[in-house]
Amino acid sequence: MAKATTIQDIAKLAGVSKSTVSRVMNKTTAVHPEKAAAVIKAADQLGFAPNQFARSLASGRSMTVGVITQNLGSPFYDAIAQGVIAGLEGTGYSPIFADGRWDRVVEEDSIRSLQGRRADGILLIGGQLRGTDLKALCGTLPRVTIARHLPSVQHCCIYVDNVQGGFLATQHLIRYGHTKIAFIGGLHHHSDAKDRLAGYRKALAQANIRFTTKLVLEGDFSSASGHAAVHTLLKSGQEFTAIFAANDATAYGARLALDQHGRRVPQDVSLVGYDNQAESAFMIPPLTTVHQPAHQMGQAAAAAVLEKIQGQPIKSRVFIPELRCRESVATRT
Amino acid sequence: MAKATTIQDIAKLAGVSKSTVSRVMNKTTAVHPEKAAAVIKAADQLGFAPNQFARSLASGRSMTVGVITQNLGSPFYDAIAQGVIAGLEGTGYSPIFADGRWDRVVEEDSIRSLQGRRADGILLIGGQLRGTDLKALCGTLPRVTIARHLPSVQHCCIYVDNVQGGFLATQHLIRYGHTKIAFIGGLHHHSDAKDRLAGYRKALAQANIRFTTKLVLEGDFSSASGHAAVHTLLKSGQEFTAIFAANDATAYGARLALDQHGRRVPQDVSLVGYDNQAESAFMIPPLTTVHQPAHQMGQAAAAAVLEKIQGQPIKSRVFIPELRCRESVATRT
DNA sequence: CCTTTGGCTGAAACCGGTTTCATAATATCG
DNA sequence: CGATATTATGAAACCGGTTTCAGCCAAAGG
Repeated sequence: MAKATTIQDIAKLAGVSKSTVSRVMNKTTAVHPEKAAAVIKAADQLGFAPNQFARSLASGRSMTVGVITQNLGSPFYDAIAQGVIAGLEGTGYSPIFADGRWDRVVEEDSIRSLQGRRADGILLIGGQLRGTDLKALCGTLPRVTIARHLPSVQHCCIYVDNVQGGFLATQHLIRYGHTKIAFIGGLHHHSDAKDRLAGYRKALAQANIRFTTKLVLEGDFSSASGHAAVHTLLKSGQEFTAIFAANDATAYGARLALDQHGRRVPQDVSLVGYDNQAESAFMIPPLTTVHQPAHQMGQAAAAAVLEKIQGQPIKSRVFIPELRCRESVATRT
Repeated sequence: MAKATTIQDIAKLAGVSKSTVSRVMNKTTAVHPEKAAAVIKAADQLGFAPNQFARSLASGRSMTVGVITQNLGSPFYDAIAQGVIAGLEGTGYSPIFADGRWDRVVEEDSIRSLQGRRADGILLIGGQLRGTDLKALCGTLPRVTIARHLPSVQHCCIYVDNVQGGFLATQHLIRYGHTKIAFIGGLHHHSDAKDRLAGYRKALAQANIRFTTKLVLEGDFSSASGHAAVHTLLKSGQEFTAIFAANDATAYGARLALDQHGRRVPQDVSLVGYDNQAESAFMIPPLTTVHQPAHQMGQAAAAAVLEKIQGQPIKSRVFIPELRCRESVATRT
C-alpha cells in the first residue's frame, strides 16, 4: 500500500508545523484563519484520514464502544444492535462488535479483545457472564448490559420485564375465555424464557386456573422447535384451545403444525407470540404478539454508556412490553 | 480507569528490557528460557493486555478487516455478514463494521473511517459506489465486493447470478402451466431487482409468452409493498395465476393480501419468493423460493480478502442460486 | 516608551508498542 | 589458542498523532 498521508505531509504542504495541523483538525485552539485555510486545503488535496491508532494512543481515548453480541441473526437482538448503532450515530463514537456466541469462554475472550482495543465503554447484549465475573474482568470500565437483568446494584441494565410480557400474553388469552393454554418455552436455562413462563403462571394463578406441566413444552426459540412441540402436544392428547409461544419464530412453527393437523387459527386454536418480529404482521392470520421496544433499548443503552464514560452516574432502566393485538386470537367457542 | 499495565511495567518487574518483553510476547526471536519465564510470570501477575493501538501503530498492520454493511436487518445481508464473521474466525483478523445505509455519501465516509482505523482490507456488502470511485478512494487497499457485480476487471466480486435466479423461479412457474405470471419487483434502481426482472423476462421469452408491463408491479423489498402490489393488481382486473416476488418479504405481504381477497395459495394463485429466508419454510403454505448461498458467500469473501492481503491474486466468483421447491406452487387449474 | 497581557505557533516530550542496530557473551572452528 | 560465527540482549529510533511548554509578536495599559 502506498503510505497514507500523515499530519506531517500536510504540515509541509501547508507550510506550518504538525502541532498546528493537529489544532486545526481538532479545533482545540484558535489558529490564524489564513493558516487554517491552508491546512484544510492541503488536507483535502491529499485526502487525509487521520490514523486512529496514533490518535488514540496519544490521547488515551479510543472513541469506540465495544458491543458484545450473541450470534446475530435473531430479530430481537438484531434490532437492539441497530438501536445501538443509531444511538452512537453522530456522537463521534464508533461501535466495534465482538461475538460472544452465548458461550461463557468466548464472551470472556471477546471482552479481553475489546479491552485490548481500548474500548472506552462496553455494551453487553445478552450474555452469560455473571455480574461478579464482569466486574472482575472490566474493573472500572464503563459497561451497560442490555436485555438482561443482573441483580448487582451498581451494574447498569437496560432490560424488558419479561414476566410482565408473559403475563400480558396469557391474560389476553384468558380474557378471550381460554383456560387450557399451552406454553411453548425457550431453552430452560435462558432467563428470558424462565421469566415469560413465570408471567404465564402468574396470569393463570390470578385467574384461578390450575397450572399443569403437561401444557408446557420445551422449545429452543426456533420455528422447528415450535413445530415439533405442537406435534408432541397433539400426540399427547392433552386438550388445549390456545398456545402462547415464547417467541414469534416458535409461533410460526406451531402455526404450521396446527395447519398440517387441520386445526384452524384462530377458530380452533388461538395463538400468541413474543417479539413482534417484522414478519408477524404478515402471517396468516396476522399474529398477536408481545412487542419489545428493542430499538429504543439499544438507543437508550448507547446513551447510557456514553453518559457513564463522561463520568455521570446512571441507573438501570426497565422497559415495559406491550401487547400487539392482531388476528390470531379469538373467543373460545 | 487505573492506568493499564504496559510492557514497561513488565520489563521492570521481570528485570529485562522492554524489547525482550516484546520478543517473548510475539515469539519473534529466541530468548533465554529463564528470562522468558520471568516475563510470562510478570505478565500474568499484572494481567497484561497489550495495547492494540500501540501495536498496530508500530507494526503498521491492524489485523482488522473493515466490513461495510448496508442497514443490517435484511436476512440476506445479515447472513452474508455472519458468513464473513465465520470466515474470519481463527485467522487473527477481526472485523470492524461500518454502516453505509445505501447512501453514497455515508458509504464514502464509512470507507474513510475504516481507512482511519487502518483496516488491512475492506469488504463491501452491497453498496452504491461505482468501481472507479472505489478505486480512487481505496487505492491499493485490498477490497472485495459481495453481492454486487462491478464491471471493472481487476475488482474482485463475490456475487450471485440474479438473472439466473429470476429465470429459475419463472421457469418453474411456467412448467406448472402458468402463463399469466405477475412480477413484484424491488426498487427499480437496485441492480438485484433489475437482474431478477431480466431473468423473468428471459424465461417468458424462452416459453414464447408475451411480456406485459401490466403484470410487473413496483415494490421496495418490503412486505408492505408486496401487500399493496397485490391490492393494485387485483383492482386493475388484470388476470394472473401466479406471482413471482422479488424477495420473500414481498411474498409474505402478497400472500396476506391474496388471503384477504379470498384467493387461495396455491390452488388459485401460485407464489414464488426469493432469498429463502428462515421464516419461509414455515409460511402457510411453505414458500417455494430461490435460495442464495449467502453464508458461503460471506465466508468466501473473507477468505478472498485475506488472500489478497497476503498479496495473492484473486479472481471474482459467481455463485449460482438454487430453487427450493415447497408448497406454494401448484399446477394451473 | 516600557511593561504587561494575551493570542498563535513551533519544538519537543509522550503514548506503548515493534524493529533495527550495535554489542557483549558464548560457541565453533582451524 | 586466537579468530570468527552465533546468540541473546538492551539502547534507541520509529509509528503518527496529542499535548505541554516556552517564546514570539502585536495590542493594550501605565
